[in-house]
This record gives sequence, structure tokens and C-alpha cells, in this order.
Amino acid sequence: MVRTRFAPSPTGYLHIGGARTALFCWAYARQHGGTFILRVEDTDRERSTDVSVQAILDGMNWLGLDYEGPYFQMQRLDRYQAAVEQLLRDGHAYHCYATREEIDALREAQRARGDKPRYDGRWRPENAKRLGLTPPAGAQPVIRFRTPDTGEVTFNDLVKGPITVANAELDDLVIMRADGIPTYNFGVVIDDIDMDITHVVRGDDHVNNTPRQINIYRALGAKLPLFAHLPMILGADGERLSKRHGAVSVMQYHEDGYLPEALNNYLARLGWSHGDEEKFSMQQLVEWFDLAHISRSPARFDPEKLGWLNQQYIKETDDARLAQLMVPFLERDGCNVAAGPAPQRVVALLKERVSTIEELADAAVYFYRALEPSAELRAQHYTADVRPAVEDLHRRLAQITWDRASISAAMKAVVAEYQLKFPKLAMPLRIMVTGEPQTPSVDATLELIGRDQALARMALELKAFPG
RNA sequence: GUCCCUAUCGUCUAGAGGCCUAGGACAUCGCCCUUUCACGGCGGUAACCGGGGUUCGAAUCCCCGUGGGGACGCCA
Repeated sequence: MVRTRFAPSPTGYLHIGGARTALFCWAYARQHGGTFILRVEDTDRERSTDVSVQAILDGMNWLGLDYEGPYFQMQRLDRYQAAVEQLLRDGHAYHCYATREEIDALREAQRARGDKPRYDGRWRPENAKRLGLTPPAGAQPVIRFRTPDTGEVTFNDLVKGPITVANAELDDLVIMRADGIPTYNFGVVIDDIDMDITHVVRGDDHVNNTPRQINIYRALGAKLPLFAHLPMILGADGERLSKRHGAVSVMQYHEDGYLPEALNNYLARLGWSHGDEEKFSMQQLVEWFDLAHISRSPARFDPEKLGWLNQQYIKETDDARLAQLMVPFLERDGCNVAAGPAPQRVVALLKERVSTIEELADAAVYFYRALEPSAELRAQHYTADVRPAVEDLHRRLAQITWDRASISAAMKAVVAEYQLKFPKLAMPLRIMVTGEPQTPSVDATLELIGRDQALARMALELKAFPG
């Protein structure tokens, strides 16, 4: 039985990289009919917040990644305590009384020498004895794991292949703070054991932690899970994702008008492939997903391609859902949606022209509110020679049945009578009524805007014509 | 600095020694469609990091270099 988990720390929102990790863990579990667990690693008391927990839950929910849990590490402290006691008893861990200042100085000296900064094991029982160190009165020790001095750790990473690290490269890491709260490398191991995790799928910033964790598994006599490390996602500029480089919350994409299915699809395709498939559903992802086709090097996040995918999804999303998503944007824009045409009909006209819901709303504004054309547009299209034709059209439109075909017919009649090229009439008309040079076809646009609004806007703009 | 990982068009990638004259997608350029702009259709430009091996044969395997990423916390 496959069991995977996503284990974020609640120190911020769910960002793009975390979301992809969660998506892959989820897809793998679903494909194998297994269990996908959400575990909140909240042992950093300084930085963990409830707001972040909620933000992560919101993100998971929006993306549609359902999980078992969430479990919280801070609710499992006695488990870590029991495990640490076992390690202590078996001689795999020991108390360390070194102060932070002491350790900092040690590391600094090592760095200055060009060495890898690492704890020197001075409080290992035999070393402390040799050095004549005795626990300072009243000092609260941390507990360190005793890493084997020799040998190496090799594991077969499911995406990167065999990885070997010499134990000599590793130092004795702190596994529990003086206040009894475990550190990351200890907490994960205990939890992954307790929760029967079979596949640890996580970002490859953890590859270097894996040998340390494996040593702990061994000291505990526990069975090892399988490991799969996903390459990082880089910003569009090739830099590591950060606040400045677009490591935005997945919920930001929601707010910007992206569809969760588009983001999921994009994220899945970033660093994983199924032949030439570019667009696929969550169901297909679950069907096709495999660890073998995950790429081994980092990938750049490309907002353009995400935009294209979002557009593809928008085009095939039904008008009712799009309308529902669009309305809040319009209201934020000061539009009284109830007073204008049915949003669904507006959506039908505009959905093939936009790549986000936000753009959809932006493009829909003139259906609900008159937009004043810029001086440049007026100057360019409101010319004295078309004025009579426009005035004539205004009169005719007041008398026809208000539908697309009749509007079109009226325009064609005017164009013929005044011997104009069609755009010569259509452009000023479009601008008079919408304020914009680019809209769907004018007849359809006018039909939706409605006779009263259209004629009123024309009448007003007619005054801006020369002559 | 040390250790770990990695390397195909600008970007995401296909590619498991001969199927590669290296395929797809985004972006870009051109043409078509057209009532503006899009959408759509058609076509083009564009890549195996460098050097050594192994092999009859290498984008694919090995080594070295270089580039990129990650790690080196009482953060996760």
C-alpha cells in the first residue's frame, strides 16, 4: 500500500514549488490507490503561524488536492521524546552543552580555514571525558545524534538514481532542542515511520538531509521508505524562487484569475512529462504519472506558458462558471453587473480573447459602464468625412429591431450609401460605444450593450466629432 | 571553500546505443482567415555545453573540464 505525504512548514503561504511537490505526492498516491497525508511541520515556534496553516489548507483546497489529516508535529511531542530516549539509551544520541556562541565560533574558524563547517563532536561522552568537559550547572543541553564515523550511506533515489554520501561528511546533528521540541531531521523520520510512509517525495533541497535521516532510521532499527527528490523550480530569470522572483502563493494565481486546473496542469508539466502531452486533466495525470519521467535538473517557471494553458482551459470552460468567476472582478471594478447584460452572454463573446479571468473582466467593463475614449483614438477615428455616415447610422439604429443581424444590416446599408470601407465606419462606432479600439465584432457588441446605452453613448460621442 | 545533484532550441521537454536529416509545446517571425483585436489554420528561425574515451555505431555509456542548482542552522 502506497502512502505519501506532503509536509510543509507553516511559515508562509503555499507557494508554487510546494504546490508541485504536493501535486506529485498526491498523484502518486492516487494512482496506486494509496493514501496521501498532509502533515504540518510546525516545530519552528518562532516562525510558524496559524495564518500560514490556513493559507496552506486554502491552497490545497483550491487545487483540489485532498488528503488525510492534517497532522501537526507539535501534537506529537511525546512520540519524539520516547524515540529520543531510545536513542540515548542505545548510545546513538548524547547531550551536548556547547553554547550557540561556541558553535558559531567553531564554524567561523572552519570556514576561515576553507573547511566545511561542522560540529566537532566535543560533547560525545568519550571526547568530553578526554577533554575534561563537565556539564555546566543549570545548563539545558540539546540532544545530538551520533553519526557513524566511518562508512557511507547509499540510497537509490527514485528520480536521480543512486546517491552516496560518506559519513565522514556528516556531523552530529541536533535532533532535539533543550525544550523538548525535535528538529526537522528527527521529526520527519519519526513521523514517516509512525505514519508508515512508503514513498518520501519532496524537493531536492533535501537530498543532503537524506543520508542523515537514513542513519537515524538505522539507529532506530526502522524500515526505510523509498525516496524521490524533485528538482527545484526556478524563477523565470533562472534565479531561485523568492518573494522577488515570483514565489507567490498559489492563491495569488487564484486572485489573478487563473483556473486551478490550468495551474495544476502547468505545474505537472514542469519537470515531468508523458511523451508530447501538454494538456491533460487531473484524471489523466493520475493515470499517467510516474516518478521515472521526472526530470533531474531544475526547471524555470514560465508565466507565458501558464498563461497559454489558462487560456486553453478558459476557452473550454462553460460560460456559467466563467461568469461566476468574473463577476467579483467586475464589481471590484465599480460595475453594477445587475444593471447590464447577462454576464454569461458577455463571457461567451469574450472568452476566446483572454488568458485570465481578470483579463476577461477587464475586457467586459464597457458592457456595464461607459468608457471614455482617449483623445488619440478620437482624433484618429472621429473624422469629418465619416460624421454624416455616423449620424445617419445613429438615426437608423434607433428604428431597427435590436438584434445582431439588423445592426449589421444597418451598418452595411450606411457603408454602401456613403461608399465607405467597412472599417471606416466600424472603428469610430466601436470606439464611440465601447471606448476601446479592440472588441469583438461591433454588431454583437452593440446588441449586448443594448439599444438605449448604445444610442446614448453614440449621441454623446457625436459631439466630439469635428465639423 | 567542501560535499551532493545536474546539463537537448530563448523556455518546458521527447529521446533508455542504430527508428535522429533530433520530435512536440510556449515564445518569436511570416502567410492565410477577418468588421478592429483576438481565436483558429499553415509555414519558418531555433538545441544535443566543451574535450577525451568505450563501440562497427553515442544526444544516449564512462572520465575530465566548464556552466547551473542544492546543502553545509538548536529553519524546514
